[in-house]
Amino acid sequence: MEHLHCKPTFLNISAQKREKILSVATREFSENGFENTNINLIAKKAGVSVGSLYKYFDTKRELFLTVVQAGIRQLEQTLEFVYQSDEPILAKLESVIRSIQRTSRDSELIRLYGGISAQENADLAREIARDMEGVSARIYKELIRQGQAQGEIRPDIDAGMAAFMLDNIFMSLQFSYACEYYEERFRVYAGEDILDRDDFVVGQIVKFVKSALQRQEE
Amino acid sequence: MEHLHCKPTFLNISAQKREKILSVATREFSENGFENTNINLIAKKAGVSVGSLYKYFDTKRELFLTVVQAGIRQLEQTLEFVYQSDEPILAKLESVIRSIQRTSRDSELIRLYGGISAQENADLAREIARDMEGVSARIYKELIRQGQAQGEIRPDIDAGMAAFMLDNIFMSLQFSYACEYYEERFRVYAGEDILDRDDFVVGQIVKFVKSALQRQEE
Amino acid sequence: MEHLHCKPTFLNISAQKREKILSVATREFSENGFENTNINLIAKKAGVSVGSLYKYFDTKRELFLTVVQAGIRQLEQTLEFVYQSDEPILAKLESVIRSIQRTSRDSELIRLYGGISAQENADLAREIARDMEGVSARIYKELIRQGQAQGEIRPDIDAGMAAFMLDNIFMSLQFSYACEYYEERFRVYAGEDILDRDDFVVGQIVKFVKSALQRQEE
Amino acid sequence: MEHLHCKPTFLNISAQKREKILSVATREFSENGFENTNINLIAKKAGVSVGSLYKYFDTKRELFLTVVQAGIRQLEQTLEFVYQSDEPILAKLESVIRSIQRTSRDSELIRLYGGISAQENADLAREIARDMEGVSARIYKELIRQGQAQGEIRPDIDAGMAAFMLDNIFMSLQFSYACEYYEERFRVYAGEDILDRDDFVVGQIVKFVKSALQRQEE
DNA sequence: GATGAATGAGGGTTCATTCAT
DNA sequence: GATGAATGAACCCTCATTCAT
Repeated sequence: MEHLHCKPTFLNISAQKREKILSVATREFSENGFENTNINLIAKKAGVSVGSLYKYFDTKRELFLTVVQAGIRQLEQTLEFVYQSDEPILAKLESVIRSIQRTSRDSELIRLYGGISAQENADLAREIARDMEGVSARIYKELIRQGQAQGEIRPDIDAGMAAFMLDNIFMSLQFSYACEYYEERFRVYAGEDILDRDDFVVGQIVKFVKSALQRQEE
Repeated sequence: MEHLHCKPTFLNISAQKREKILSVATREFSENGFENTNINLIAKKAGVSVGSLYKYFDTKRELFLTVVQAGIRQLEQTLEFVYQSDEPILAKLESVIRSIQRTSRDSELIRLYGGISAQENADLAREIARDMEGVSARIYKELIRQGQAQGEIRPDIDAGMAAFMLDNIFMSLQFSYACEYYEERFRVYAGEDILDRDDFVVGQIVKFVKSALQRQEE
Repeated sequence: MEHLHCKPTFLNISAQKREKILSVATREFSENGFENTNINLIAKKAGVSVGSLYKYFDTKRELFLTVVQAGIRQLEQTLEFVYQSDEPILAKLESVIRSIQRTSRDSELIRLYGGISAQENADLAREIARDMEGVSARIYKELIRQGQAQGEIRPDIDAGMAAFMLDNIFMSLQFSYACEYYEERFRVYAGEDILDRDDFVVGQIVKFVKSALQRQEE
Repeated sequence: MEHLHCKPTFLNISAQKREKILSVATREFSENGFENTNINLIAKKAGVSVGSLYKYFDTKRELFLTVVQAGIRQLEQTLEFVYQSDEPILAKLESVIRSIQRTSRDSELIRLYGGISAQENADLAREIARDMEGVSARIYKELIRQGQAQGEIRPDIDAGMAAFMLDNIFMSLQFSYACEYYEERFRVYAGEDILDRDDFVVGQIVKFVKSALQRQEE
């Protein structure tokens, strides 16, 4: 289902070396963006030769895509964990928000995604979108549908659109804890100290989202 | 309040030449991203010499910032127009959404912003955030407060956080109509034809946002 | 007399593998030239490891030289065959020309030689010259001398120089049927369809060479 | 008629700098061949920046083509000079041979051509062929036709094919004085000291060519 | 002897910026 | 002020060769 961006050789090397390469590459890409990341530097920092790197990945782009995909799988696990819990649907949303607060700060992964949308990587971007969103889209939609089935969530809203709105909110929140631009924006909206008021943020967002999704009592 | 990123000389040249430079630069930056945009090419396409460009802007970065700021003022006007109308608060939100659908498609401006968050421009990003968000933050907060004062909007939600949530949704929506990555993501969530179902989208989002903000009747 | 360019190990492997390596290498070198030919690719296509290739040949250069020498032996056989026939001397020349037309088209071997003279391989080139030309030089000189002894060829011309002139003509002709550059040149001189007029070409060259070599009747 | 391979900017710089670049490039290309020639080194040796070089020529290939074309014009002039003289046709051929002996030794130009036929430059080669051979083809054919008209040259030979044979001989001779491979080959055929016996060589070739072309007396 | 993963120097090309005119 | 030619550091990628297994 999801296309592999590395060459088979990459899968044959020791897990340790593989991790090292991915972690160095993740850091470099997330810190400098795609264009400003130096492949030769990644090689040096990862303790492998450029030649080897090019044995593992055809191009800089393929390495980048691999790094992104590896990140997707991590996010997937977090989401999956919340999804599997037996809290009521709306409580799960709170768990997701708290998980975002916990994991997004300084998250290289999230910063990585922040840079993907850049038009300079148009084709690359499109290629990632499906892989990347496929995961959360599936889980969020599932959650919404379950909620609707159980009467927790209003039936008069489209599951896809509701999931889209949820992800919009969560994605923005992730960026707001990970990328400087969005941190600043968060402060402009919610106050200079907002990044230190996690419980307040959770409370407010939960209130907002719950009202948005809850079956309207009348 | 907002720091000027061009040199004074830029303000002395003919309005026509100034517009030409900004429009060419906007197109180039939005199409290629910051890194992949060639200053010399902008000069050529705008019909000025590189030397002149560097008389107007200290660096590529400053030109970029100027382009972004010019864009902000445009957005500001759209928002301001909606804000000034005498519709009820919640109807204004619908106007904003429709305005997003009308103006964001193929919007060079929005694409430009999509690329800003890239970490490669970390410092640059932060610098833009205040200018950029200052505008909408002010207007959205104002709207929320008015709505709360008039009883249309629930009083138990923080105006800043509510404005933040609104902007999260609107910003994501803008990207979803302007940048390939987000277009794709939109399709993944809401169906392959979602970009052609504007009324449906408006209806769903309005429903979502209204419930989220509306005073809960009981 | 002729120095061996491979290591002894190359002679110990199976004839089949040896042939495979030589045929792949011949194709690659003739298609891409010396510099643009990739040793690792030859190894892969020939079904041996690079390591082995370097067990058989010290350097890329030695492999190339071996390929060239193997080719020389093939050419030698063709020439030898004509030489051994019992046609009159001048008829043998026609046989050589026809043989060139038959064998040079798309000949990897000839293309290979076309690339040798390149100065980038100065030392390499010199090294090949003796081996390569030793063969035809010997046969052509022999032919001339026999012709002179039998009165068919004028005695007032130096056998070495005459052989040299013959080879100049034949070599140029070979390239004209094998290498794009010389094909084009042939067309420029003799018309766009010259490569399809083999009998015409033979007739003209025979006429030219015969007059040049024949004892002048008076 | 002949396509220009440099950018217009190259024609705007000082003749001195232009000459310097061409002479350095000619030397480098003829000594190392196309592949092994380093553009950055040419820039340094010519006293210009790489950036400038790339302002004058789009690619390494274009620089190479320009160098080759500049050489063609030089050869053209030599040939044209002989052609314009009022010697009898067959005497002109002797002049050409002597001119080859005089100019080809260590000729970077001829070495350059020696490397062109290499298959590695297939497309490049074809592109040069027309320009390059157009010149001599035209002059040689003209000479032959004049000779035929004046009764000096046999009428029963095709002018194009005769010109082709002449060029084959002259081209081979040029290489034999300029490229190591062909020098060696020359020695193999005509003796170790052949490169020092210019008059002998002239005499033999003239004899050969005259007989080949002369109207047969009977 | 055979393997093939690993090496790393090297080079064509780009482009932000400068500065002499 | 305007020009645009000149600069040169920087980077992705290739591939001949080595060597541990």
